[in-house]
Amino acid sequence: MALHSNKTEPDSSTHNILEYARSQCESRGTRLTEKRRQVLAGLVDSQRALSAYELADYCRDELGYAIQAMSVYRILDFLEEENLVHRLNLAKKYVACSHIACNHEHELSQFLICKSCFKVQEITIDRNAMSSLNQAVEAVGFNLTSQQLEFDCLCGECDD
Amino acid sequence: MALHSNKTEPDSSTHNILEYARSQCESRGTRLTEKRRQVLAGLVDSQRALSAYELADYCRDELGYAIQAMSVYRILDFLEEENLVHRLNLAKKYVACSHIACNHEHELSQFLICKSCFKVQEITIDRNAMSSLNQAVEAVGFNLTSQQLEFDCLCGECDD
DNA sequence: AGATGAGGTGTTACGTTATAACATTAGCAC
DNA sequence: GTGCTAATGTTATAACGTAACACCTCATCT
Repeated sequence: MALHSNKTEPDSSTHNILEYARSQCESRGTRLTEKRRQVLAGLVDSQRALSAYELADYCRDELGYAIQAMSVYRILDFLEEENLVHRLNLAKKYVACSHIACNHEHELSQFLICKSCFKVQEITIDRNAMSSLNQAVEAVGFNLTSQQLEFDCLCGECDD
Repeated sequence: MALHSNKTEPDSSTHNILEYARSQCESRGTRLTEKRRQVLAGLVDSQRALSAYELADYCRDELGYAIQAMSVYRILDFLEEENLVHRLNLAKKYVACSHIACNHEHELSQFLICKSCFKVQEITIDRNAMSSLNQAVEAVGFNLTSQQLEFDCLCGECDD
């Protein structure tokens, strides 16, 4: 449990999120099984973006949950459909939706991914900037497949 | 050479680009070896984004150049440093710089990648939009590691 | 309670992208 | 030519991801 020491109230926030996930699944008629709960708990608890394999390791080493990597992939797919987790294609990692921590509405957001420590910050870009981006894209006959953009970044701590 | 039939003057544009690459390397004191020339020729000739392995296959099957995948990776690294090729992390593919076809200056550009056919369109986003993006990023203590953004798209032909 | 069926998980194998490490070859300076 | 450096060949391996099939679990129906 070494990583627990330098975090801010991991247990209570994790608990809130799992509670939210449970009610979210209940209202949608889907099942938040024990394994799915464990994977989500691991991702929330780690407080960063993890690859499926890293997440399997984290669940086993830090939380004592033994989950196969292949199952993690399937479960992440499920959690993504439930809007509980985001897949970050650029980093090839996954992160818990930040909005589930504070229970507010799911907005369209962009992801800043630290290439060094894989901390992830969710931001919402100015509407004008997004619309001028979409215009520039459409002007050449293309369309964005998603408004959830990802940007490679360095966070304040890693950028020296 | 099946793919040649539906392209627009592939030979002449490829020739111009290789000529540009040769002078580019000469002025920088680097060597555009035969293998490097072949890899660049393959990428230009294909007119799309290719993975390193796909590019090795293309060079062998379409152009008759036998190049190992591992060499392709090294050569792509070289060509990227020479500003002749872009690595597209989101698509995990590589594309010849569009600017080398028309010989104009190397500008900061963004890449629209068709997720279906991997055609790539290079665009330049509005300065105001870029600066408001950078401001939003800096506001949360992050910094973009590159201004050369990549966006998953569908092109006009694939978007039905 | 027991049967049934759908959904969830375990397990194995494989495909793709990418890099490491070391051997060999090619090209330039002297 | 000799020797050095850069480039390429070769083999192995790591990381990410999916396919296919077997097995188990759980809600539902009778």
